[in-house]
Amino acid sequence: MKKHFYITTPIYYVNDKPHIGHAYTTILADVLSRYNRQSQGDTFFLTGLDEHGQKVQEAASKLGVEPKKHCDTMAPRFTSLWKKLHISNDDFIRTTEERHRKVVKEILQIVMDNGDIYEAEYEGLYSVSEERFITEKEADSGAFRDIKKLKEKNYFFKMSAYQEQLIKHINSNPNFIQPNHRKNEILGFLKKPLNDLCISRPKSRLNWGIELPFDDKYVTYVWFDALINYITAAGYSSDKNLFQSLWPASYHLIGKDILTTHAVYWPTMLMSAGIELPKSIFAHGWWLMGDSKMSKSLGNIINPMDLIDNYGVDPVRYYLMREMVVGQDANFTFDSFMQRYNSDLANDFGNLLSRVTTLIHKNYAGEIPDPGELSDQELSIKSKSEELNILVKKLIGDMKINEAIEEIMQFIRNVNKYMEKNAPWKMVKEDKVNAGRVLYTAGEALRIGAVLLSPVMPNRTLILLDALSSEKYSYHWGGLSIGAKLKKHSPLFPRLK
RNA sequence: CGCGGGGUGGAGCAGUCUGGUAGCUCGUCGGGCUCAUAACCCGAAGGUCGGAGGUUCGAAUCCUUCCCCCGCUACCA
Repeated sequence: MKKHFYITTPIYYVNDKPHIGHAYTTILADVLSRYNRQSQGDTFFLTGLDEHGQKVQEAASKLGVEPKKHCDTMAPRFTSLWKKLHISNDDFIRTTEERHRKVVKEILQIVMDNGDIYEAEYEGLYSVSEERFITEKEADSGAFRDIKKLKEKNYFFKMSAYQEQLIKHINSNPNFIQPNHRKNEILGFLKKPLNDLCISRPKSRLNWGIELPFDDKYVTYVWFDALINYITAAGYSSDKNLFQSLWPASYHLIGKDILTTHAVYWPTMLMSAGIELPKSIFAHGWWLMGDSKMSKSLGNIINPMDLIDNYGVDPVRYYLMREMVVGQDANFTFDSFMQRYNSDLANDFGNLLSRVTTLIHKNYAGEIPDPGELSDQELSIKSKSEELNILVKKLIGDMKINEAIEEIMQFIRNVNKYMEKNAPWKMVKEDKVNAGRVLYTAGEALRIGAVLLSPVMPNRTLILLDALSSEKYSYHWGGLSIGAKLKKHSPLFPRLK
């Protein structure tokens, strides 16, 4: 069976307020999914929600509602945002769903039967007011009162038993953890002896979770529960064919903050359960909000979500994809957003469409002219477009989304140069045939650029392709139909002031 | 010696893994064009790639060392 391109985002914590980080990861997964769907075919894109744990229980009890009900009211904040951002996920998983509960219990039982789970006393610092264990760092921060040492009987997963195997796997699969510096970080982490993982919580203090199959007085630790979503949705134990075509996942996209859970907890869990490991765990960086220290006092905090309402989804998607080098941190500022929008989208890209269509309307009755025989200039653009295809494919495969976008924009800028050089607005007065060739070529190059950009900006590129009455999916030369009537359009990306 | 990231023309940022005339966008200055969203095109100024040393025919890139900024150390995109 042919393997799918299977990509996941983390499942977001339902109690969180959706922010730019959630949006970024999900858009990145969406862009990769759309690109793969368009160029290779079978693709499966999963996102979802993590709905168990202490914070949900607390929030629900504060509101005096059942935790599940609380989740149900919180979930749409994410699902509606994904809709707004035109996220094309194939499945949406919530950890409270029965299909997931079932798989978590199965995995726990398998791991138990393998002898990788044992009972022991857990000892740690416990905050009475917060009703949870806290880390030493948290205790030192002074933010918690009523801290005491507490012992509690719990179940532990023998993570340490898989330490050597994990190190070996990382070393023999260079793409398992990306980018490279994250891999080094994990290898460094694994130099020290690994602790076993406490995977249970006594119901006496937390009951909002998945009950352990072998002890009904405990629920499962959220991370052990949450990570399993990646195989639940892939059809583990419910749909053998689906699972075979999807697993192992091509990419788990994550933020750098949850690297340890994904690169250590998750693979050791899979090893114990006898399931293949994902092909790649890719950690991206953070969006920093400009000069974050000053922002509150200056009152210059920008809610990126507002940008969507004010400027449209596609420009925001474009900005996020263009501005971040995947794997590194990036700065989010309103100024750089405006600059990107105006220079790339309005001046170079949108404006080129207007140039071409206006000339065709004025001189060819709005019908795409016949290019006739291509000269060297046009052949060069044509071959550049083919090279661009190959290059973009490689760059996206290497997760260099920003470079891929930049290459496409360079191509577009070259078309503007080509227009300038040939000046069809002048040429048309004496030589309508040659001017037609220039306009066809510019239009066709623009079309290919739009198709290549469509995973990033699915809506505006569609408007463009529709305005050109053209082939909407082909990356190859010749998608404009001679004689096709152009449709009216307003400026694709109106310039911002 | 806890671990990691960063320090590239005025601004923002690629390039460093796989050494070979320092690249992109914006800004500035001068010019062109007038089809287009005052957009587009051409040209110019501006960098000893944090400092020092080393390897090499050749280093932003590899090695050593020092300085500065920022995260992380197992709650959290």
